[in-house]
Amino acid sequence: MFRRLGRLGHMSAQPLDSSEHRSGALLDHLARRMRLRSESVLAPLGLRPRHLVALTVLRAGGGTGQQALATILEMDSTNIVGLLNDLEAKQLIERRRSPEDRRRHVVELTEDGAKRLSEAECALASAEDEVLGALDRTERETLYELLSRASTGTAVTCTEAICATDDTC
Amino acid sequence: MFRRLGRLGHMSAQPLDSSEHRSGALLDHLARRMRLRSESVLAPLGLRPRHLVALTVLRAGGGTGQQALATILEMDSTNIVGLLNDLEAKQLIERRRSPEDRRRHVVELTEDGAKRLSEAECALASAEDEVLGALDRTERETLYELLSRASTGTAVTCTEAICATDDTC
DNA sequence: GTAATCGTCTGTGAAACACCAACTATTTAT
DNA sequence: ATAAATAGTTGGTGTTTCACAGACGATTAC
Repeated sequence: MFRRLGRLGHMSAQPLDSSEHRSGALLDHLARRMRLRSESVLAPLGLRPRHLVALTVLRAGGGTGQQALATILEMDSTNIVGLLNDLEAKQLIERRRSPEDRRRHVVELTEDGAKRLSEAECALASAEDEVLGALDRTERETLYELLSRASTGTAVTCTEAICATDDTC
Repeated sequence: MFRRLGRLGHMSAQPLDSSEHRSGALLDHLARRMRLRSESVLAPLGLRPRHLVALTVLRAGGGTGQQALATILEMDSTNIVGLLNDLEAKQLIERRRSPEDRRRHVVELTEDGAKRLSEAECALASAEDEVLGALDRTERETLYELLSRASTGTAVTCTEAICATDDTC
């Protein structure tokens, strides 16, 4: 699964030169700022930030079992159940039994789910404007593209594919 | 590399057209993945992810009062106290009373604090490699630059300034 | 002097988890 | 066919991170 780690053989103490920029803390900081604003915006839609994460992941790479989803979201599978229960109760996702392995529940976005996700994303425009105010349009698109690629491992290239779907803004 | 997005002609009433890409959920997702890995790496250093966020913010824009810090981190000021207590107990920050307004505690990174932060960032290299594995070196630098600018509002442009400081890796 | 502000401390409660144990349905191995 | 492993579900426990409220001392502003 993770087959890169081949490079930079560390022959000295410093694998990297002086410019060691870690994005972790910044990621944390911005995610928090965004989440705080998202909560109030998402509440009327009956969603919480973590639901949105799940929906987003499902849109990007749907049709996975719950185990796989737990791996992607890095959450305990028992807690995934509750999360999906919420979403299924609202009919935003569907659990179908896999024909190949009937133990497995294949989780997928419903039409309603995709629509609600789009609505949520539109509603979050102002929140994003506040948090990413220092970045212009092109920079935000770049940011999205980088986050998107990082988030889905190495796959996707969904940039174009999605555009066709959520023009229902 | 990222300046394809030129095709989107119709400028309608909306400030934004159909390609509505929200980074919030991705930010959340990646921040979580990073935080999970950071915890184990940071533990031996006596730090937690949220300490690192505070230290990072303080390094970027030190010399602020706690109220201001609460605003930046968007946390309740009563909880800031505990956070700073932790860091002060480890002598990573200092609280000096402001000469102008002696009610105010000006918070600043100590030398130890800056060093510890650098150490932590170095230690987080492998965590970042895992989470941002899909991005190459240049892309990660771009990401850092974007996050950094967004995080500090509109100021800073610290990219070069910091390099000179934390080469003590 | 009185009022407002900054920081501190204490405590309460909610939410998001991780983790454990038990159970069902189903598949795979022997 | 029987046993073992796997996917999901349910219920429960405990921890951590918060937001929020109340009260206090120190300091400043009016």
